[in-house]
Amino acid sequence: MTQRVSVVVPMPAHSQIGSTLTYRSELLLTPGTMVRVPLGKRETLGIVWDAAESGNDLALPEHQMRDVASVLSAIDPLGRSWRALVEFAAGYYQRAWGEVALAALPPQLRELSQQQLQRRERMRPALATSSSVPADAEAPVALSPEQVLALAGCQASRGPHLLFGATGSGKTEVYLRCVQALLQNDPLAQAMVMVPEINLTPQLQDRFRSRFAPTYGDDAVVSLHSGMTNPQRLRSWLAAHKGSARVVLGTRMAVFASTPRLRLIVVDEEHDPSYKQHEGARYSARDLAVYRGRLENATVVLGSATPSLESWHHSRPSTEGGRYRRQEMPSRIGAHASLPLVRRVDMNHQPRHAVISPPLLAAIRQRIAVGEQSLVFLNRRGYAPVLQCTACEWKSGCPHCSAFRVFHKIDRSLRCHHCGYAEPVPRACPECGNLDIAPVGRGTERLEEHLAELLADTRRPDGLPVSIERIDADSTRLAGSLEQQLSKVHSGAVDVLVGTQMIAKGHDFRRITLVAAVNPDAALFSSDFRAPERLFGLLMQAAGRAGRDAATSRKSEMWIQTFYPLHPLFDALKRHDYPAFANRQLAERASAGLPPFSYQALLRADARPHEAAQRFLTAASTGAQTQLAGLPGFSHITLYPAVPLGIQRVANVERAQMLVECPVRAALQGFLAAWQPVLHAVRRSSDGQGLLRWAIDVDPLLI
DNA sequence: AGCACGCCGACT
DNA sequence: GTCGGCGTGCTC
Repeated sequence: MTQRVSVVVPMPAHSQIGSTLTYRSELLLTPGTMVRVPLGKRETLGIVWDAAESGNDLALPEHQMRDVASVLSAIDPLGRSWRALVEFAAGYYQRAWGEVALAALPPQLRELSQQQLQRRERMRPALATSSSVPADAEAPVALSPEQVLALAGCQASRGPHLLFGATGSGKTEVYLRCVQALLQNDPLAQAMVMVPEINLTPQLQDRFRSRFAPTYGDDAVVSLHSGMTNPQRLRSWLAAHKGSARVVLGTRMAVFASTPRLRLIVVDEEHDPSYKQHEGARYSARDLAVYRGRLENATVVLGSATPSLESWHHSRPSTEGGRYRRQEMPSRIGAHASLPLVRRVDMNHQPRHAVISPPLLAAIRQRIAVGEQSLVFLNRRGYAPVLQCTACEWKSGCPHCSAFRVFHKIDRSLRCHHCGYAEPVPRACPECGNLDIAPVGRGTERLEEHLAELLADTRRPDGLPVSIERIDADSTRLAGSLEQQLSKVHSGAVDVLVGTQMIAKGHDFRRITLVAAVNPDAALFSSDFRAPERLFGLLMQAAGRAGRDAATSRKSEMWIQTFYPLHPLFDALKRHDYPAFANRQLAERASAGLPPFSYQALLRADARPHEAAQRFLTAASTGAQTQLAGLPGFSHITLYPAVPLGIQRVANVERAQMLVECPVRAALQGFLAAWQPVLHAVRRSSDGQGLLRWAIDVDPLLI
């Protein structure tokens, strides 16, 4: 008998089809089954969905339905909780089910025929590419008392737990023990471990492989991230889906992995903004991990030395309404592993225009003299952020973006960091012909040059001149160059390391005993209310880089050059007191009605004529107020005026956005769902003329 | 998103 | 006279 099946297909946000399409099938198909279905003139991969939940579409007249083309019977149906996760994510982030579902699958599944898949299935899952790790590489070490307590805490309940552990307190070992206990106690259980960035996965994978491969085999630990080739991703995905992979490591995309028996989810460095997806469905993998844990009865552990203020707030005592359990590990491990001394240099009392203040320079020289390394930290790459004509008003603007192009002295180019447009530096001012064009401000390139001048006559203990190395997105553009530079640092060949925030993440520099932030003040007064949070996290993390070696940590220092030495942020940093900083920030957020005390969404618009974006947003706002005023909870909604984006024009596309705020999450959700058809109507009206695209960003990080 | 249809400018 | 620009609309 011919059956009707509901199927989700890959179509973008609410292009009329929010949920499912109905097809005919000769076979009764279980929800979760992958199928190939005709869609317009093409054929696409779809997933059979629960008919009951997809509602209205079964009323479609029979003759308008088309037949399922084929069934991918080689792959087990996707589980019920996986589908529930997809539905939740699609609903919460205002996208179509099919868009989220199909984007969560490895790209190759969408391309391969069934025969190809069957062949792949039969293949013994070949060893993943990573270097083979000696089986006995990881000797289990004794846990510190704090680790024992934290581990027990994480195992006592499903959480979610916030593992609040200082840099170097041994959070990874706690994750490993959680996973180890799980794998031992339940022969089918799976664990998921997420890290923010691709470059952090190899070392994590080595650590987990060496711990678990001897017992559970090499296939037991798989990775999922966008740096893998499509066949590698498919192989890992299938191993997780079949349950043969016991540990799934990866970046934010891993949160959507199909795992039939997930019992533990770890989100390392949970505060990291990389967990937020910036295209398509703009989900937060950390928030989805928490949801998924509840859905599948899995323990959730969020770990950080500087948690997001949202997670910190959620982990307040349960008597005050906190929903997360806080597990604390304040101490660094090791005999002398004390925290570095934080020194603030008051730049008001230093020579004007000094980049490296005399006391900092003296301290760096002192380190060089005894053969120790320093790390100088500046969050701006290139030589100078802008070139300026000394005679007229000309500045090195980008012709396609409303931003300045950065001067890169190394190849004498002007490069736009937003659209990538690059040109050789003009010989003379393009406006007035003046030959004198001067760099304004400084980036890492210029800082490196400046330090080389300042340290020209300084000698290392071996009598050789000082060696300075710069590590930033420019110096590491070539594959393998980061590793090469890092090993150069580790070998001791480098005395002073100059770099952007990328060196603050995840690397241990055991010989570095001095870390200096040259110019961190901008974040103190940024219009982005999360800037102080990020700065504090970055500086804590950078400080944690110093002196992880027991022999040197006693004298390691973190220097802060600032015009605001008394700022509470630096005061808390000096005391390594994240709770003090967080509680103060939270009090400010509460009084300003900012997250986590309210919920936000952004309506973003890209357009070509400059006013089109603004016009669309304004029409969207009036549309909401005239048509949705009767919606329950509408009185809680605040619609702010549309504003141009920070960098208004990128690659000739004009951008604007509008903030929606609401203290009640459910009311915001209801509003956004109801707004959707209004937005479509505005798009089709004259107010939508010139609009290229629009998107809703729920819980945005950049405002 | 794809992939059509559809109506206006510079080329073999 | 066509090739092709991307605006608009649909996909069970």
